Amino acid sequence: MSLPLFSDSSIPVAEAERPSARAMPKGQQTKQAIVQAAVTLSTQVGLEGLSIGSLADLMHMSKSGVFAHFGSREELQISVIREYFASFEQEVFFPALQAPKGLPRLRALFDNWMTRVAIEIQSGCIFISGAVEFDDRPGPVREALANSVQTWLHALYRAVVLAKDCGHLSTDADAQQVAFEIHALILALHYEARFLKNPGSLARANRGFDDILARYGVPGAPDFSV
Amino acid sequence: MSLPLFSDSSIPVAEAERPSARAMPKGQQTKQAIVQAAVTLSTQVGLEGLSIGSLADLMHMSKSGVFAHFGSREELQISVIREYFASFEQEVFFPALQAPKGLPRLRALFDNWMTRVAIEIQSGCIFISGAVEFDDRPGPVREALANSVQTWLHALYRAVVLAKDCGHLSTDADAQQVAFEIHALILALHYEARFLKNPGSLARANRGFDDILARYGVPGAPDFSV
DNA sequence: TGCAAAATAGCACGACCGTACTATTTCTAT
DNA sequence: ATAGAAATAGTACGGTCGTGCTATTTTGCA
Repeated sequence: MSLPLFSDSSIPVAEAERPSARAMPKGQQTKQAIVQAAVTLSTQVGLEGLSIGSLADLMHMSKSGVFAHFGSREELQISVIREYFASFEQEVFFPALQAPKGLPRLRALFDNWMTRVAIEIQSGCIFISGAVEFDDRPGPVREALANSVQTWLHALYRAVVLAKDCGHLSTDADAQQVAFEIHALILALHYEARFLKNPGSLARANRGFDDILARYGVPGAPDFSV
Repeated sequence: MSLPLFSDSSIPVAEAERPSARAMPKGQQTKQAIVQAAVTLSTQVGLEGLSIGSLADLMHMSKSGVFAHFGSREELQISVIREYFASFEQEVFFPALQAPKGLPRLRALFDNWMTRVAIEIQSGCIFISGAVEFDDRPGPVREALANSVQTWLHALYRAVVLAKDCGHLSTDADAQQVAFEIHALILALHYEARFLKNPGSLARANRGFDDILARYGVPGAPDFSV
């Protein structure tokens, strides 16, 4: 299993605690469960809305019992970001690597992303809410969040470049521009579907993506029309 | 001065207190000043981050003195939204009505919007932060916010339709789709410039808009290239 | 099986929040 | 100028927050 785009990233991929296997000391085990619950909570109320008290209630634990695992609220928030990023990798990025390089992989990345965001229309997205909460608040939480997003957006950018290298996208397509516009579609989908509850947003995001490909695509390329 | 797109809107345009003229009882006068300060504060910390205490400090008033003007925090937040919407109208919408119908006006709307967002990259935008804060929180604040945004987006949509009617945009251009993609560019600009601090975002949003026009534009139309 | 260590709970603290309620000051119209 | 009204201040209450400190329970290893 190769992970060429992310492997050199500076984002610690949830260290050794990822395996949900046994042989894990009790403490780490419940800590993992707490983080899971914290992620669920954060998608709904944001990283700023996440409080140790409400998390403790959700876990049927005492406040100090939860607190002891992290030592500070900031550390809890960072743990949430790491876990969220890891799940994003698992759900969106890694599966897309199965698709052949170039346009098919780029399309897979976008499709997986769309699928996830379509779910997050109900639950919320930490990368979006966190951006608003921490755009003006320097510190380690902001750092972790921005690094995660940048890593993902860079992977998207790399996929566009790869599609150009494969001759699936026109050589005069600006990869940064393409990645920007794809990101824009996702953000508008999230905004108009989740906040405004406008119907048809999902279709518009999909159509926008197809238009981008139509604009920069090379007619003979694989998986061009769909 | 005609205001055809907004005039039938259900958004109360800050009633009669808009005129900063005199002959205003002292109370209304300081209330207006409080709201102004509250808007400034809210763009930085969000509508949720806005607290009566900090606002009172900023105004050199007592907490209860500020509070008395609104009766509740929710009412304060709604006042902020109304004021913010009014300033948006003044700055973005009304001036664009000077431009001739069709493509020139659509371009003016976008340019004014971009100019404002470019400033808000430093200060923040309530329509964006508020969407995240209230996407899951029903109530009058969410209502006021969503109505404001919908009103503006509908005006944008109408401008696109008008451009089609004038023959400046292709008849098979989907106006909803065009408005969606323009909105998307603005959201991505705000995200990537304000949160990620990526340079070049402003140029990419502008280029995205030009590409949209190039895609749907009719060659002979006025103000086509720029 | 027992004992050190880890995990969890209990409790208290200071800070800030929104908002009643009451007192005081300031405005405004006669 | 003064009475009545409007605006502002003062104070207090109950609530939630993060977090430090100390007990108690639970775990895992010799």
